[in-house]
Amino acid sequence: MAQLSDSIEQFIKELMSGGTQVDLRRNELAQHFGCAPSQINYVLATRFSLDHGYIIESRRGGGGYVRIVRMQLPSSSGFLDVLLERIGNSVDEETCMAITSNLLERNMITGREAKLLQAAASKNALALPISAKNVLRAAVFRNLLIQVFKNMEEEKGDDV
Amino acid sequence: MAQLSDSIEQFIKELMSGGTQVDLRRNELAQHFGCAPSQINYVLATRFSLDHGYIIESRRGGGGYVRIVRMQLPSSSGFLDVLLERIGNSVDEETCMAITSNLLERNMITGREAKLLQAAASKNALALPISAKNVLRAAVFRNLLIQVFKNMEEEKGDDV
DNA sequence: CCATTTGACCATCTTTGACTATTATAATAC
DNA sequence: GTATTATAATAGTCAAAGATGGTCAAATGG
Repeated sequence: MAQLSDSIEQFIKELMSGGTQVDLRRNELAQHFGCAPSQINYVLATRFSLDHGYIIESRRGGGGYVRIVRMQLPSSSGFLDVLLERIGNSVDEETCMAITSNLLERNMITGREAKLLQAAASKNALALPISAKNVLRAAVFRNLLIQVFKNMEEEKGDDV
Repeated sequence: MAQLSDSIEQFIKELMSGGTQVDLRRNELAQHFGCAPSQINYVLATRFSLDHGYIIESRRGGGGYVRIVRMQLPSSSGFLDVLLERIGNSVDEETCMAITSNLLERNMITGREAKLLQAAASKNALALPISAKNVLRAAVFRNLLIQVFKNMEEEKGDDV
């Protein structure tokens, strides 16, 4: 028997075929496959992770949903991974600045956006009495980078 | 199914389009949407708060009404001051999101930039084993806001 | 042993309803 | 006619119920 997880993975990929994103109801999907809702999370975590090129967004409560966004970057596939790896869980300001100007040179972000990234990674933003500023900077900057790539993905599709 | 709250939000925004304020009858609106009157208050509280850039006035009794007024902006530098003060040295995610959508609605930032601000303020970015996340968020978000306004200043002068 | 599956418990967002507060208008008292 | 008192017409508040999705650890299966 094909693994349940595999079937669910297939099902989701079919739903996505043609588009770069799909919204679904976790509970409905689980019911469709007659499994526990958390099974869906398992599939998402193991087959639709960032490493696989997907980003998951969701919302709880009435009208809640799970949105799966594919980030297949044509010429820069894997670039995000490289950057994230470079950052790891600790990074200094200089490295963030370098990465940012690199993105700018590649026209992956605008000048205004570059300034925002720099602002987020600057010493200034983290002028707090806490240790491990680099760890903190990495957490924030990582999130921004992921968003940069997601933005590119969305622009490719259509504009909102 | 579009959330009731979302529909009501849309409806109100359409009513406002073009003007800077609109008056409505809470009960009539509720009846129009077939919901409890207090549902309207929920929508106002979650989508038309001060942080979102709106002010609500109302009056009870015969001839009562609810008036939604789009806040008038002070000079942009004054606006920045207001926002910075609002943030202080500690701010929650919800407030940052509201401020961001306010900036977006006023065309002070692009959709892509809004996503960056949200990414920087999100729970995700601060998923660290540290306390006082709100303090940290405030430090980062404040810096981004300052940059947003600086960017606007520069664009006004010349384009890059 | 490792990947998968499930279930109990948690978090978040929305919707409703009972109760409260305020204002205008009608009725009554003087 | 004016002051006072009901009554009706609104809106506000808050807590409970409903509707989703998330997490994590135990159970299961290959």
